[in-house]
Amino acid sequence: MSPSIKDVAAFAGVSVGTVSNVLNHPDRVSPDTVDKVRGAIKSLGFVRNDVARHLRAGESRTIAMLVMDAANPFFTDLAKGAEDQAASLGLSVVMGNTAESSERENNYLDLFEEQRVRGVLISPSGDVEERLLQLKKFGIPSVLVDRTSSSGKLSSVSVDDEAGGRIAVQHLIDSGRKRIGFVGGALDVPQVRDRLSGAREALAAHPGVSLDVFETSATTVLEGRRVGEQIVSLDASDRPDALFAANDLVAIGVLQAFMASPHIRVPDDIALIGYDDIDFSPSAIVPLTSIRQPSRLMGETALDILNTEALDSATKPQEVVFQPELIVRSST
Amino acid sequence: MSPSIKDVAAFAGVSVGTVSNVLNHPDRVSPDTVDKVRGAIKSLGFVRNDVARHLRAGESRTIAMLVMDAANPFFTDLAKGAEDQAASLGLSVVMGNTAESSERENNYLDLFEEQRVRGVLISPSGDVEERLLQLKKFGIPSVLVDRTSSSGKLSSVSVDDEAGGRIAVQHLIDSGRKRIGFVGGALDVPQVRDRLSGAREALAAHPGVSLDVFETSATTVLEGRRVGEQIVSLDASDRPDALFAANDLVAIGVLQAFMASPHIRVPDDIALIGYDDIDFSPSAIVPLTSIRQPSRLMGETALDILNTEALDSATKPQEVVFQPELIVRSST
DNA sequence: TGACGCCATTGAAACGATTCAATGAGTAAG
DNA sequence: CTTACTCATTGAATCGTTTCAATGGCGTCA
Repeated sequence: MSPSIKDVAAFAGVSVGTVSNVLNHPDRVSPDTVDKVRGAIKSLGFVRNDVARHLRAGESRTIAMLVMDAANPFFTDLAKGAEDQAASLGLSVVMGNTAESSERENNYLDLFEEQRVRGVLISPSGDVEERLLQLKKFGIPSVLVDRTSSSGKLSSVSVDDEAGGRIAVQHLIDSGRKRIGFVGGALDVPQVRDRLSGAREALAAHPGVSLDVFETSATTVLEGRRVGEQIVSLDASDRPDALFAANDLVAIGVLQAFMASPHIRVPDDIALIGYDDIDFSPSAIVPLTSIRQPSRLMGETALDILNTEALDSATKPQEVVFQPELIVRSST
Repeated sequence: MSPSIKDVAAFAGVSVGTVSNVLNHPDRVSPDTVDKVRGAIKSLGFVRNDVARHLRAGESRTIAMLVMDAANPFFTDLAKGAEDQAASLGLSVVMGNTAESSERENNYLDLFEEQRVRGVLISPSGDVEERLLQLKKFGIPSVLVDRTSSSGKLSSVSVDDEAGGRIAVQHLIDSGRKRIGFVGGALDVPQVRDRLSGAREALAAHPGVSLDVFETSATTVLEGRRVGEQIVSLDASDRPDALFAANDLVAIGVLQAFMASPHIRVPDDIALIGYDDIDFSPSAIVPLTSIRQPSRLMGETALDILNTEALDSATKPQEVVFQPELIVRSST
């Protein structure tokens, strides 16, 4: 359909090898031949077929990125960091959304393996280390994002989620709260689990403070609202006086439920702290206290590490851990 | 590095043609050969090389999607609709973010043409119709999203932005506002332009009402906040009494600026209406009146049309226009 | 027993690029 | 005039699949 290098060669009256040289090593070709070939390329509207090039070269310029929730601004920020860095290296990024389903995650990994991508950036939903190690054996490196490698054999860029959970709950305790609720899930998602266990650590030193867990099926606005409504319907004496949400989306959902009820004021009746500090949090109906993660920087760093491993598969796994930061606003 | 169909053939003691047949037409191969080959595939960990397959087949299973702003939830919703539909057709979607730059847009189109993608879903930043028509000539169809084709030669899925602008401003006029401000930009972005011209239409029948334009360089929270601060710094008598923001991100930015100032109450002093009705709008500090677009449905529809054209390049361009819907909340 | 058809299997060609050893023209030196 | 050498250009091999005409083995039927 579209012209090939052969058509260009015929049109310019040279061999295919020469056309390829004009494309890749113009210095090896005489100036007037270069002109002739460039003219032919223009008149035919020839565009290099990257599929054939990639097949022959055996190396791809596409990075795959797999995230748990593409609607979560934290991940779009991460992706933006990775994309910018990729663009500056002449690479491109394709995104897949696993929606926290390990089935979709596996399907995407199958696809990326078939496509022989240069590498995979992944914020895993399920337990995929085994699979990723096997990919590495076949020449496709990967970097875990927002999570560490349990085997230590894979590179990772993450934030200390336990510290984040600890800081969040410590902040609630410091402001005098006694009955704390944790909202988030599913509880087997490592990020959620770590934030919760950090929360429990903070509790350890304060015997008078309790922690209830309100599990959600996913970390979304909708699930947050559902749990918020559930808390609204509790007897006032049974309600927590502070909530730590696994991320800002959940916190915003909770907030929506509370706003619809006249009985609960934030932070007076219930304080609320989120996680991620997304762009919308400062302008929420009650500006949201949150735990900030350096999302763009994480994306850039992850892409750099991945590219290093793609260039030299013998490099040792790196583990970069960023520290989270407490951002206090009106909700606490 | 990873085993090829040849290795599998050697391991199983059959020819490459047979292995390929096991992969693609198992019915043509005797049951015990199938077993033998499947066994070899398992033991070697063979994974089909999609690059070679694509080169030979000449057709790709990857759809490219190009959006103006990947951080805008309207576009992530659109993308989600398209991805879901793609997944059900066995296709995959790769995303590119043009950040409203026609240079990045062109770079991405170059890349996608080199990659011979199956088709392009695009919410254009610059003037790309010519380019897209040329792509079509070479066998890569495209569907415009959130914008109509000026030549009528390309399919599109859009919302009537002029109607949206008209409805928004009509609503402001109906609630008694006289000095309306439009916040958005750049003004040469078609969506922005159409919303503005719809706004002007609504004005036509109401001679007592004025419209000022506050141009932004992009439709982002940050730019909205910048203009919001500019309005805060105006003399009270020079301020508009209502604002129509080109989208919800801009509206939220404006809101952030107003919240930081004690003099301006929304909607008492200034009413505010946005566009897109993103997930965060109901829980903004002042729940935001907005114009809703059926984003997921648009994504699904666009992907369907694109796939139809990919299967038969002779199909006539379709133009689907959805109607926007006014969602009234406290900000007006 | 020989001819025929059926089916599973084979092996080579093709997709579109890159690479590299071989070719050939032109120049400089002896 | 011959030899040696440079430099541009050529054309075939290659990457990993799919496809398709050709092959070969086997059973059926006359």
